[in-house]
Amino acid sequence: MKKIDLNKQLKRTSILNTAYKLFIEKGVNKTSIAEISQAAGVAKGTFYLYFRDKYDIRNKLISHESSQLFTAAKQALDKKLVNDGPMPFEDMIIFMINNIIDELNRNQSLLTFISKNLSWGVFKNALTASPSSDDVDFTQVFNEMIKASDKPIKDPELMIFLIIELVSSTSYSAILYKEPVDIETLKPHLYNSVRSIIDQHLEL
Amino acid sequence: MKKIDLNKQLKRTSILNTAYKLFIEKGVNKTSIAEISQAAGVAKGTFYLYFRDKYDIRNKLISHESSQLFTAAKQALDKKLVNDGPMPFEDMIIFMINNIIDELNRNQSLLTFISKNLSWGVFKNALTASPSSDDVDFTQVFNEMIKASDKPIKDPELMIFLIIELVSSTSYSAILYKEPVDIETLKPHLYNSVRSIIDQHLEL
Amino acid sequence: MKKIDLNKQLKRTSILNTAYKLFIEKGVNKTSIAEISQAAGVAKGTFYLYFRDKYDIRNKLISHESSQLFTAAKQALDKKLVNDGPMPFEDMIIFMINNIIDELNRNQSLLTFISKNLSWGVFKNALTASPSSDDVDFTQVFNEMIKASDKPIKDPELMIFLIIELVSSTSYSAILYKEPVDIETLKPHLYNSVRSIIDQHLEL
Amino acid sequence: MKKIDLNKQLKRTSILNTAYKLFIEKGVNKTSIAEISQAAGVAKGTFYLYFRDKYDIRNKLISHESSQLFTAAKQALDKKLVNDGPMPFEDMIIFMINNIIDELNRNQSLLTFISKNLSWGVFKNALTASPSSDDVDFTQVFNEMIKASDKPIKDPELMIFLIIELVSSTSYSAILYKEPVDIETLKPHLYNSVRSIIDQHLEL
DNA sequence: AATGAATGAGTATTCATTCAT
DNA sequence: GATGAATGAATACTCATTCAT
Repeated sequence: MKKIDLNKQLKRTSILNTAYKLFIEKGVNKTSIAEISQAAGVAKGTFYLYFRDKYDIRNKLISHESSQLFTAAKQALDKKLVNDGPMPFEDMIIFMINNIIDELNRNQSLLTFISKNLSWGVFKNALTASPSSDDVDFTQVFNEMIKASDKPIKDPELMIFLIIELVSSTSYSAILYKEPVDIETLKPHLYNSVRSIIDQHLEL
Repeated sequence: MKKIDLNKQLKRTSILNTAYKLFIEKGVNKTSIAEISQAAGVAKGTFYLYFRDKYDIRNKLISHESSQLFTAAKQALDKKLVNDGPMPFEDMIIFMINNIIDELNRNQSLLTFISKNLSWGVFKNALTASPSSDDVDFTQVFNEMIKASDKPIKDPELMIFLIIELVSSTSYSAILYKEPVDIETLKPHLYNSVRSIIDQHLEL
Repeated sequence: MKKIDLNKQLKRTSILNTAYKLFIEKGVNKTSIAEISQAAGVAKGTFYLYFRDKYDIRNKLISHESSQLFTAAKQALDKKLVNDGPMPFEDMIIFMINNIIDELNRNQSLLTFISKNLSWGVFKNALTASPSSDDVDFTQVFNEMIKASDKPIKDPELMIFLIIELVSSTSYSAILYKEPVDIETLKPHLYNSVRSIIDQHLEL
Repeated sequence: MKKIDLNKQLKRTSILNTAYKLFIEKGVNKTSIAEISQAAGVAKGTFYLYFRDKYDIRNKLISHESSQLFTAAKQALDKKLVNDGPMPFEDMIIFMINNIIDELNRNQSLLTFISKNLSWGVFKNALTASPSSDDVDFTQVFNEMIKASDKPIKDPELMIFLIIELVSSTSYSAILYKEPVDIETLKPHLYNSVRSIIDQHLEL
């Protein structure tokens, strides 16, 4: 890579990191582009050389952070599989969900940031809109897990959709507001519900 | 009621109706208090005599409209029960959900307005924050339905929470964006999931 | 007039005067609304209560100042008529033009400001768009002069149009840039041309 | 010409043509140097190797296009003279004016572009500022026409100045806004005025 | 109770120009 | 000669909220 391209890459990364920090600290709306630029040590105009506007960079960050969350969960799962041997498909899903929920519980600013945006729309975007990025292709990961499972699954995309919406929308409320109960109290009910959604999609 | 109180009530209602119309037409953010006041035929200062700010009136409207939605669904259910005789608890829940989804599908502006706000937080608000309002107390309605059911239910509030979050968040995406499938395609999967969530909460 | 209305009138006038001063000093483009507001001692938002934008206030000023110019010229003419007795129609027109040119020569900032805007478009606007203003109705003034003249005139509006465009556009160049000659050198040629344009429109 | 000079010439011409196209399409103010450069296929910095700024290239284009307009009118006149034999000086002037007006009426974007800039200042510029250009020297053309005329003319430059300002400023308004009348209605009045301006300058 | 004039904080975006490579 | 990344100045406009009448 030429020196100038390397410089551009560094500058882009610096802006991304700075923006993430500010978004987490003060929220997207309360963060101005002027602040991001200044904190990143570039001129305001430079921001626009790399990103279209504040929402462009926000979406890129959400995709990236969601991807990180899934990647970490998948890695934890893989590690467990190596240690403990194979486990049923449902358990793998629950394991990953639990891993993600715990991380979000630890890092509630991140949850507020991705908030309800961790939904199907952003998911689809994360898959289709960033072929150039280093982010993982979730669909592929799930498809592999499904294939690896001995039990065939009907309408896997729909199943994932139902699970993601249920989990993200209930845990958002439980983690941030403890409404109607705190996340630990919610977990058993939630996981039971997830299990039964999976059960429905098992080909008999 | 004194004449002056009646006048105040009329003014309040006029502001509420005007705001609802504008929120549906242009969205909450694009509607200014100046617009609401002018369209309602009162001075800007007058708005503040009745509501704290735009979000105060928005929340009151969401509670009210959600309540309307539930009331209509409950009435349709009661009518059906009169005609067709008693039905299982699960079927009653599904019937109401279906009724609400159909209405939101017809009135997508309303869905956009209530949007993801039709969540537990607003629900609780709708119950606690409007003792003076004419809106129905959902909790009571559900409790009555549960009592009327022959089968006892564990953690009914949690069960309702799971169902509402699952239904609202998936049908939002399916109705407005047909993502990942359109609402009619989603329905059978969704209703199956709802049924299995209910099943889990039946005391054996 | 109520005290509050009087206050509004004063505020409006204050903004107008301040804007005029700044436009003359630094030009319209180099003057920001923030500057006008600050110099006029009102908040930025207040500006927008009285004027739509910078071009709104600019147009109002151009109309007003043009009107002043014509009014002063007409008054000078009336005074001369009282002293020296009646004069031919052509001489009256030339007298007014000369009066206006001399004033613009004295006040070149004003000429730069109205510049080539003292054209038919602004004229029509000055007539139609400010019925509420105190500005004179030029058309009426000219029509009266034409009626007062013993000689009937064909297509008076067109004649005035030709004269105004010729005079304004040539004297702009002559006064500000002495191009192709200075204004005093231009005058005899210009007035001869004006006379011959009038001659063409005399009904024989 | 060396090959490298030819390349430079091509690049310059490409920038000029691109800028003209964009100026006509979107206006000078709405066209940025970045756009011109990109559309011309050169780097932004390269623009500055050939032109001082946007107004430099604008002026060069106005001079060039005005020159084209006059050249075409002169050629049409010459052709007519060959076919129909000699004609009076006034008729030649009117013929050229008519030719130019018709062209501007057909190509109103060009009129908007040249707009009121087709004035004495740019004229003088066109003569003095582009000795290197291929554009015609208008003064010379007019001087030749005047010489060719049998009637001697007083102050020819002043006469041309009066005529150009009168014609350009009235036809601008008539063509673009049909104010106060459309161009065809204006023509007879305008041409009569031009004739009488010429008459005044004939040596008796 | 009602009014509505006044306030002024808050921010995205463009673009001419430079200069290191 | 050519490039194009970086700069940073410059500015309109909205709108929630207050408070004197």
